[in-house]
Amino acid sequence: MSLPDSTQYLPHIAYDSVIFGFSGEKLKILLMEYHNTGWFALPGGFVKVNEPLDEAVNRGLKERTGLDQIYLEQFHTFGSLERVNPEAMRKILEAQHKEVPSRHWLFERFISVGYYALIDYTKVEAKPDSLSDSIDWYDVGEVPQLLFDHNYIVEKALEHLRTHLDQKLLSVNLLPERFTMKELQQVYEAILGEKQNRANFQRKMLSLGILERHEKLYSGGSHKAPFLYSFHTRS
Amino acid sequence: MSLPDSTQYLPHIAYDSVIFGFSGEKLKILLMEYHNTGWFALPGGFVKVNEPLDEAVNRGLKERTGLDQIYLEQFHTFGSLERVNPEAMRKILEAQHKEVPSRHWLFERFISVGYYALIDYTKVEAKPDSLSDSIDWYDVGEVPQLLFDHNYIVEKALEHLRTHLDQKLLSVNLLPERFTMKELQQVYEAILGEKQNRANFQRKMLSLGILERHEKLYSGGSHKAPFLYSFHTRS
DNA sequence: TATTAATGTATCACTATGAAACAATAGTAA
DNA sequence: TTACTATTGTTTCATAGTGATACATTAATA
Repeated sequence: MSLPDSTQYLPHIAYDSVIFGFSGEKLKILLMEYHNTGWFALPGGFVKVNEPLDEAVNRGLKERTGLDQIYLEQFHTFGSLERVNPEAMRKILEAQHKEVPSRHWLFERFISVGYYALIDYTKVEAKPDSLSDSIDWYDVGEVPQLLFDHNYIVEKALEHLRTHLDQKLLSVNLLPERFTMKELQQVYEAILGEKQNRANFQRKMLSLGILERHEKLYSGGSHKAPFLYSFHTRS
Repeated sequence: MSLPDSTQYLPHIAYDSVIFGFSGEKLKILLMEYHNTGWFALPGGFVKVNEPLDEAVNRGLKERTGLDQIYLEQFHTFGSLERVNPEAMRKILEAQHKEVPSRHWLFERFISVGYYALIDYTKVEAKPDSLSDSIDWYDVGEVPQLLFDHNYIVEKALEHLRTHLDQKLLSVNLLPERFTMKELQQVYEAILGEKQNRANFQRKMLSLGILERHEKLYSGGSHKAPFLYSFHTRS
């Protein structure tokens, strides 16, 4: 296992991705834990010399989750000096590699482009990369202390997601193909962090004209069965 | 005049700024024209090794306009491969410098962070930098062909400005200290690109509670004189 | 067949908004 | 002084959207 090659990647440029998933109850994000350090961080990566930025992020997401063609949104670029922390990066590498050179491009300052994605929690097989020994889902309400400015990045991502939720009908990838109105509402509540009125939520969603109603779902409960819906596929 | 030093700046990282001004009638942006090439581009710059990104952009804005403490908003980071155009950069440098090395960090690929600013058109003394022989205002409706992906960047900036206009009461810096309701409306119309209903516009602005009403402005016209307003300064 | 619990829909009050009318007023001209 | 005009400030009205609540429907169970 060798260090990433400095001629293959653009120096000083990174991306970090905040990957949201929905457990059926709570909103989660994917976090990595580095080998032998107890340190957590957002999954991120670097941009190859001849690779578009968006493509680099997609590649990283696919490598880590196995998912392709996912709604990915760039939300902010982080370039403060608090980001610079060569000591931490050195320890991460030293915990993994026998020999770490005294100077390396990974120790230098990075400007990081933040992206977020929304994916179906149930379809993910998170794979740790070479630097981390675990990658797992964490409650957005219980995010541990993260490296660098990653806690701030998570905050910003959530903020962006909340304010743009309606416009972007984001839930597309957070739910399975077919879902009930209640499940859709739970997604909204998990993201916005507050209860929604059931009747009004239903009215609003139906009025948007983006839902297709299918057969009912008989779950066995002694009550009216809900309809299943899917998102209208624009032709 | 020497080329910028590669040890002083972060390679591969640039910013471009779309600086909006209001002429009293139309929305304008600042564009630079490079020496002896007839080429136009957005004013932009590079980030120093120990300088926060935001600070770099503020420094550039101040250098070019003399204005400080201006509303600056980051809106998108551009990282496609169409951005790469070493030939154009070479010609720009050659038109200015006697000797240009065959290899230079300015010829390599840049990822650029886009910012926009809103400033008082009348307070600006635009100063060309060493690479450009003019910097001037252009109508947003009549932007000439720009270098690299700068036309796309302008589009994105306008889009962002339009969709966030209400939330951010941006006009703060586009108008003089005191202004009439009509002038405020003209700013909105110039940005949104469409007429607003006078009565409804007034009602909405007043209901926001961000305006302070002052004395009337007697312009000499044979009609009712308008009030002057300023933006409420939160204490 | 009554009961229960969840779902689908309707109602009502209130607010926001577009369109239009009305009212006020600073100057000009008779 | 008195119309007249142009612009500004305000009101009115119809309509659409929204929060809160009630009502109606229905799948299973007792």
